[in-house]
Amino acid sequence: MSKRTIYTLAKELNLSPGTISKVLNQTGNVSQETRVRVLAHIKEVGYVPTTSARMLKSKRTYSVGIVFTEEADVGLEHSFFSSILQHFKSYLEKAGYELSFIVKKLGQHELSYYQWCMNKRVDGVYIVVGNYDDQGLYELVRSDIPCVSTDMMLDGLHTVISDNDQGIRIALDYVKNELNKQRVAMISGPPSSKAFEERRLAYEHYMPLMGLERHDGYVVFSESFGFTSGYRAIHDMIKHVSIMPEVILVASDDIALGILKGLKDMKISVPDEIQVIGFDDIAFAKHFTPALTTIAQDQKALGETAARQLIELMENGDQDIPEIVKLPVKLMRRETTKPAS
Amino acid sequence: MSKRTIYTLAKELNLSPGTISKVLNQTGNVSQETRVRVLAHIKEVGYVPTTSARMLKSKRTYSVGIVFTEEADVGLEHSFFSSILQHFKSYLEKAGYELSFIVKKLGQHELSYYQWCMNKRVDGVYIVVGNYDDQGLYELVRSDIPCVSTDMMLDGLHTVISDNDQGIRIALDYVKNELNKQRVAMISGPPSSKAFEERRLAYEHYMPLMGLERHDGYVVFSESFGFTSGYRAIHDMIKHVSIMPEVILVASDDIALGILKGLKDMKISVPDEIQVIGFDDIAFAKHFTPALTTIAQDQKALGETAARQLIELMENGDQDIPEIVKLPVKLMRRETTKPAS
DNA sequence: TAGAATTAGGAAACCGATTTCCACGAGGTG
DNA sequence: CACCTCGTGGAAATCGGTTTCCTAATTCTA
Repeated sequence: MSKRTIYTLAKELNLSPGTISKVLNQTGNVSQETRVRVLAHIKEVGYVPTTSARMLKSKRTYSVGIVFTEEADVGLEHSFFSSILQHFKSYLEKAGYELSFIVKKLGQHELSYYQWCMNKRVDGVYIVVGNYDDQGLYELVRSDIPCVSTDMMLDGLHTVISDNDQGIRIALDYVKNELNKQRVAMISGPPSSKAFEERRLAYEHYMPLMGLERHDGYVVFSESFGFTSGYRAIHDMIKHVSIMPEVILVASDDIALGILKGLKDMKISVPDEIQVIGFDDIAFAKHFTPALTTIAQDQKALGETAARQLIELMENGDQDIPEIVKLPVKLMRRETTKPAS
Repeated sequence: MSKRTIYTLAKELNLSPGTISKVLNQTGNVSQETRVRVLAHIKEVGYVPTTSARMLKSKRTYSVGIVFTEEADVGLEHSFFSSILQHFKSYLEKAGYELSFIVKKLGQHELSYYQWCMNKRVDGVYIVVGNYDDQGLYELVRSDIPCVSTDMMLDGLHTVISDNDQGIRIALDYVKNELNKQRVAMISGPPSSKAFEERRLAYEHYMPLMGLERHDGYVVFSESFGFTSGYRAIHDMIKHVSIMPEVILVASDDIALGILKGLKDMKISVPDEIQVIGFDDIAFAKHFTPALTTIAQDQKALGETAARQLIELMENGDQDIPEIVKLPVKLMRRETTKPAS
């Protein structure tokens, strides 16, 4: 297992280093015969070209950077985003790419996202969770490094996102036609999330259109992404609401589960007194008691589509790839809602 | 924002590239005066040395590889491991390190963990989840690349792990002295996990010592790490058990939550008919209904201690660092157990 | 069959750092 | 005043690939 370089290989095969390189990169003119000979030898001795040396001169590194901003209860622990990342990762790894988390400090040097990417010569970037206040992201997205995101929507940024509008429409449709209820409130998340905003706006759009009742205090923003913020938000809503809502739409399952707990502690029965509909369909949603009715986002499809798009961008450049891909969502009927018999 | 190299800097400052490098690396003899001048200029123009070029000649890359084997329901979605990884990541990033997932394929080249690490010149490796059948891990651990793990225990591998023995002892103590119960069964996970095995062995060790009752069918192995395997395991146990246990110890919370669901579906009331104690204290354990009594592993401490150990290994080498660090666990009394009044 | 076109493979510059060795000048010593 | 250190900073080799340019050999064309 001695260290092998293309020079070693060249000597062993009686060729020049350049020729080995040409075989490796399928460039230049190399005869079929030598190509096969080189390839066989490489396979036999288990040679792998050193990334660093390769990087120095050429562009492809087969590595992509991940932006996963941690804030407001969101991190790798957040089951929805980590699930998407998981699927993204699996898909990319199968395609021969490697994933690194983008950092803002390397050794003693502080650097921007963009600097990091240039430095590491990543082929592309996946923004799993980003923050709109983060100026570094704009620099990155405006650059010519291929970027794809699932949560953010920015000019010129390729985004794979669930059809939030459709989700809310389906939910309200279900409320009206199957649950036969009128008064629907909404607990959204921090407006810094585009996804949350889309859902809230869809709620405000469709409520009057569908002739549902919205009263004072029917829209509340939980202050972060997690369980406890949902717990607090529902207390807040119940305290300030003019007329009790019959159904509560929640912008995310994590928040919804906190709400369920809050309602339980307030001795408000679900689904008898209030019905709850979440959004996301995280793994635990169906395992909860009561099991959470929710609008399911297809996490596998989100991660894999993002991966496919990014690969496409990296390998073929920006041509006829739609900037925004919207994936359908679907209603999971479970125990926090009860259809009118 | 033009591309800057040490040559550019050298020209701008009327120095030689070598001198710039010496300032950057705090090696060689450079006068205080020029050092300050160079540093100031670097800060001003926002120069960051190119990792690839640096890698080629020297060893430090400030990057660490992560082994996160996906199998049997474990992946980034697994809340326990992703939580540990999250804390590990935060700590390491603050220290100026960057994280990449180790892959077995780069571009068209298949490679082993070890090859990948040599190739990327990572400073160290963190094995979050590993598989004992994976020969590639042994090659890696035996090499002179600093490795730390949280789940695996291998000769010569630095491991940070919860005190599983203590955890089970505490749990059984609680059963005997506070719950006042006798018949205790255990549902463990796949024996391929060292942690699960430690817990099972501790159970087998302490049960007779403490004079608790163990009957036929009181030990069952769920076939994977997740909720559904727990759901199946409890059905299995209830079917085959000779005398119903009063308390069930479960090797992990994910499995325990599946068990809770299984018991509910079988109309066996928790904690009235059977009491359940989990292990891990994942985020959702306390949010469940009924909230899960469990042995809490300190996920933050696990991740951060692993990070600290790895940094120590990378920066100062293998000296007076204990090979195994055991972290204390503690009992979280919640609703799936009911003390005898 | 001479000359053009094409093909295979080598030589060498290059990417951007690190590092060793060396030269120069200032200050210290006998 | 000749000689030695010592502190600074430069020159150049090096890491392991990629890529351009070039030559020699072979095939094709007229």
